[in-house]
Amino acid sequence: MAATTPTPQEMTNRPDPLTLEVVELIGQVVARFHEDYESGAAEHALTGAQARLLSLLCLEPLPMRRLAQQLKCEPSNVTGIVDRLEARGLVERRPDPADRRVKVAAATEEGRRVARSLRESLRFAREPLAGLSEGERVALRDTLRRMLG
Amino acid sequence: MAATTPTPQEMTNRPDPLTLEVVELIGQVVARFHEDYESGAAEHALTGAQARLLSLLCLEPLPMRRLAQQLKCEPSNVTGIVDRLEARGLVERRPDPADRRVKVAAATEEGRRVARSLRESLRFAREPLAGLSEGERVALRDTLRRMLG
DNA sequence: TGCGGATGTTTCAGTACCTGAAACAACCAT
DNA sequence: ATGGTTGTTTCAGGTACTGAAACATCCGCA
Repeated sequence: MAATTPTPQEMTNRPDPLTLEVVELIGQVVARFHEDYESGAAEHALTGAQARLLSLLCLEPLPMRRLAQQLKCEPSNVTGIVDRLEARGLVERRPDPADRRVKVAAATEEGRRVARSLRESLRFAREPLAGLSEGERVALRDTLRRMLG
Repeated sequence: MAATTPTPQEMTNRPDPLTLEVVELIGQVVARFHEDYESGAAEHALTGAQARLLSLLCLEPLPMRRLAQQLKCEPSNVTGIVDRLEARGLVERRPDPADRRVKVAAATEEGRRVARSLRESLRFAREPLAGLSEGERVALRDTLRRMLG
């Protein structure tokens, strides 16, 4: 209730124009990033969900359960996405020798090739960032790190 | 300048670790923003698409066609989303007096109430941004403006 | 005035995504 | 060995999305 130090409740009620504008701008960045990502995926005849899953598997093979955790969705959902990628030969299911319940999904050679091409076609890495100086990119990196930390 | 300023072609072929890290961080921000937005919408029993459309209509009523353009999807898709919002009394269709082909979608009083509550529940405006000083927020704002400009 | 092309909306078929519940197999502690 | 737990899949149900086709309306032009 103090007049000078804003409590979390006051933060909630007081919009603060600067913060609002930053949120608005972040919203635009998010929209643009997504647009780019989806259209990049579409060029490879992949949906966004398929592209995300395939990218994950390119780092390392993962059991279905872990995939669901990383993608923040239900395991039953992952089944379908892997099904479709497997039907196209981009991903394969392997039995886990240590636990026969587990199926480990892994990117095939072809899957890794597609994922690499997809990664390189991400325009967002070039166009909007290209206009920033090295110093600005460093500052942006540090700010984003703190926001996420 | 030729030796120090990379051309667009060079940017394309040379990954540049700093840029890569910034892209990676932006990806994380995007993921977190989306997560927040979706869960905020879910608290009001809305899907992300419904929340976006409702927020748009809170600024001003729009014909179905314009909605599709703003949401970057097909008009036939908008029909369904508005149908579901209309069934819940958050949106209504009005005839356009100037053109009888057009149906203008508008948020109802209840729809505006829900949208306001949704906007205020966006945690992303508070948590990650709260850790930044005013100066950092200004710098971030300017950088984002240039990226999007 | 009437005709024909363009435009706005909806309907429909088809696909993908996503959830929650239920089935099933395999694990593991007692 | 039994029973509870865990990993995956199947299924039903709902939303999102596209592209084509239907339909009404608008508008330019003869």
